[in-house]
Amino acid sequence: MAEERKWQILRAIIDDYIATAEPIGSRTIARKSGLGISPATVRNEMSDLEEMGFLEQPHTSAGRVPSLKAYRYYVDCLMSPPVISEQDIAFIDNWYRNKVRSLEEVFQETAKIIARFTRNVSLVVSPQFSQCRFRYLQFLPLDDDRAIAVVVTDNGLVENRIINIPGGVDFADLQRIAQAITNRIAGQTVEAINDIDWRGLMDCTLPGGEVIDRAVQVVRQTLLASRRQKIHLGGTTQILDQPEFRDSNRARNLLSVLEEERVLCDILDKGNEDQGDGLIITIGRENKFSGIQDCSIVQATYRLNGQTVGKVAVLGPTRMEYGRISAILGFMRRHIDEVARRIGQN
Amino acid sequence: MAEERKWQILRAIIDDYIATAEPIGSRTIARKSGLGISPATVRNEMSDLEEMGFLEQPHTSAGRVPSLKAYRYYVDCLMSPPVISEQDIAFIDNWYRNKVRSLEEVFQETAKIIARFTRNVSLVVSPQFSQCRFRYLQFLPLDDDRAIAVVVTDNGLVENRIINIPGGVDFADLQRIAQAITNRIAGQTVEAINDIDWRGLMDCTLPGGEVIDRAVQVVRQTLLASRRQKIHLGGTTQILDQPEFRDSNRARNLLSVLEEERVLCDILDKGNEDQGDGLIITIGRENKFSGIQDCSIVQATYRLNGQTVGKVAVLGPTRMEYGRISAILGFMRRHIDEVARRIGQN
DNA sequence: ATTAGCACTCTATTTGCAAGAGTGCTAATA
DNA sequence: TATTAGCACTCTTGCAAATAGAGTGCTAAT
Repeated sequence: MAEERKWQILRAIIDDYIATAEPIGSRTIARKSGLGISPATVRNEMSDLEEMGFLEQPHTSAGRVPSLKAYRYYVDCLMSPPVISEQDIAFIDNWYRNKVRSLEEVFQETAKIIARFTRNVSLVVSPQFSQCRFRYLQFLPLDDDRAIAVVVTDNGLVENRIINIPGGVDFADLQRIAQAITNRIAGQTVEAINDIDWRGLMDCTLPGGEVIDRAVQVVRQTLLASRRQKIHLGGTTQILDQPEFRDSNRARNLLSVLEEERVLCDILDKGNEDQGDGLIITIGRENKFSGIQDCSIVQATYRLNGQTVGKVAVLGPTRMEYGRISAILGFMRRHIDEVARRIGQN
Repeated sequence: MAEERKWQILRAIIDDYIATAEPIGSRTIARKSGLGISPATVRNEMSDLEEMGFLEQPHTSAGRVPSLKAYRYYVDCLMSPPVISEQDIAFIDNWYRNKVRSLEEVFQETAKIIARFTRNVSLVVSPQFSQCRFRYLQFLPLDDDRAIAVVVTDNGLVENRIINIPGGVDFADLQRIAQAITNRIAGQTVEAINDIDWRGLMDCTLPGGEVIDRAVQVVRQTLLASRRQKIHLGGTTQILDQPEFRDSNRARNLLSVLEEERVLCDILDKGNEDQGDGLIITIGRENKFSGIQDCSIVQATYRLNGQTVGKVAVLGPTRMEYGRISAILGFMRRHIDEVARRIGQN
């Protein structure tokens, strides 16, 4: 029982700190915990908790603040189980219903919703097609000296680029070039395509050498683009309202991290080694990336078409509402596939 | 002559204030102006300038600070003519040479360069094709129940979208639908297309009604997207280094303005009524949009293919290096077309 | 085991004071 | 007449001491 009470007090402290961002004193907890306990008793328990490494004192006469270890214990054992209210669900559903027109927009809007509900920075990583293969190349007419090269991959990604047609090549030639390229490399990945020798592609000699070069380049870029994941951010401005970012240095630090897409990818990948399912919570210095070591990250993976996966995540000060945020991300990860399907397009 | 000296002093004050962000006293000017004049004389002149509305005193015993009117006079008559050094030109040229692969990237990189050179926020508005017309629609095969709709506009914009093929429609039907739609509306703008009655499009009845709906929707969206201008931002983080944004409220204010693309468009459009050519400088409260009334904007228009136009702009505190910034934007506006051409694509 | 009481510690705020920077004015100067 | 030196005055900034407040730790009583 004595043990049990300690955790109740710890929870009360963390809950309060999450809400107020101020160090908590024994009086406050004695009042708010609802345990019918005097401040002196709370002080004793707090002293124990500090010795156990769960609490820290900014200075002797301030209240106490949860340590990393406390947050960890909190999310693992203490916090009330993540639930999301019917009301929130209804709001989210309604939000999507009118707004979404393309897959890109699903991600963008999801980022906005998460940011809005969590009051932190949200990150939505669009899925990464780890192996994508070339399906076909086709040219469409544009004008006398330009054509549109359209590349289609087997995961349904389509990209186009305008290319110049050199003199002496007519549209029929282009069609044959497209056919020849397609025949040669359909089903190949980027790596394979990089190694191919294009000489002797056509059975007859054409003056269209540079068209081939350019077309192959478009093909390659499409495949590369397809496997690159893109990160959609939300709430980057509102995060500055959080008291921990009053200090403009910290604010700038965070913002410059958010500006670097590659860094963000690394940060999120790091937490991924764990399970591929469920939520991963990384707290404070558990994260190895400088610049956000006083921040926590909650991330979850989602599926699209039951197969390819991306991530939704929230980044904010360690003092974040882990429960609420987990609930929202948990809902989103289950929901996002359905929303994507609803726009009749993958 | 007396007049002439006043302006020299005013210029010295503004130059110094732009460099230091601190109110300037008479001693400083007496030393730096190079006029061989005592502080007392400068004080008299400054007193005059204040009465004329060019200077302001934060408080009695501080130095003085340029007013909006002073900045206006400075950019109109006082500042040294904008020049950009050979060195800078070389740097910029070299920057582009390797980086740029697509038109989108030209804008993105341009924003980065401008931000880097001016140490302020840069804005690059991609061109707005005010009237764009539908050229043709084509379907490409994807799999049994999906196809790719490709729309081409007469300004060379290409967009694609995946659509579902309802049962009972085969690919040949799709081709005929595309042909019919193209015949019906080639050369039309969005407005015209919105008014068209699509019933009776096909001479025979097809079960592909929803395909037509969806295809028309894609056409419409393409035309709309083509005329929508997109804004590329640069330097949004580094601007926080400027002393005027130490105050985190101001910083947040600015950042939330920058987050709203539509607001930015409005802000830039406002200054556009003037000439279509050359540089437009909007100083402080000359700008009517709240949230950036202590900022100035320098903007210039550029041409692409000698016809469609977009904008490059710099946004920062009123205390900005108008001369340098004008020079850089002036160079960019002349340069951007050439860079775009260099990637062999419009 | 709990709690009331009290001395102690540390921060944050206020107050007063001196230094510094800059001005405005007046009288002397070229 | 324009310029300048000199000086009193004002206002900010920085610093130190004093004060109030919040919270703790310990002891003794319950």
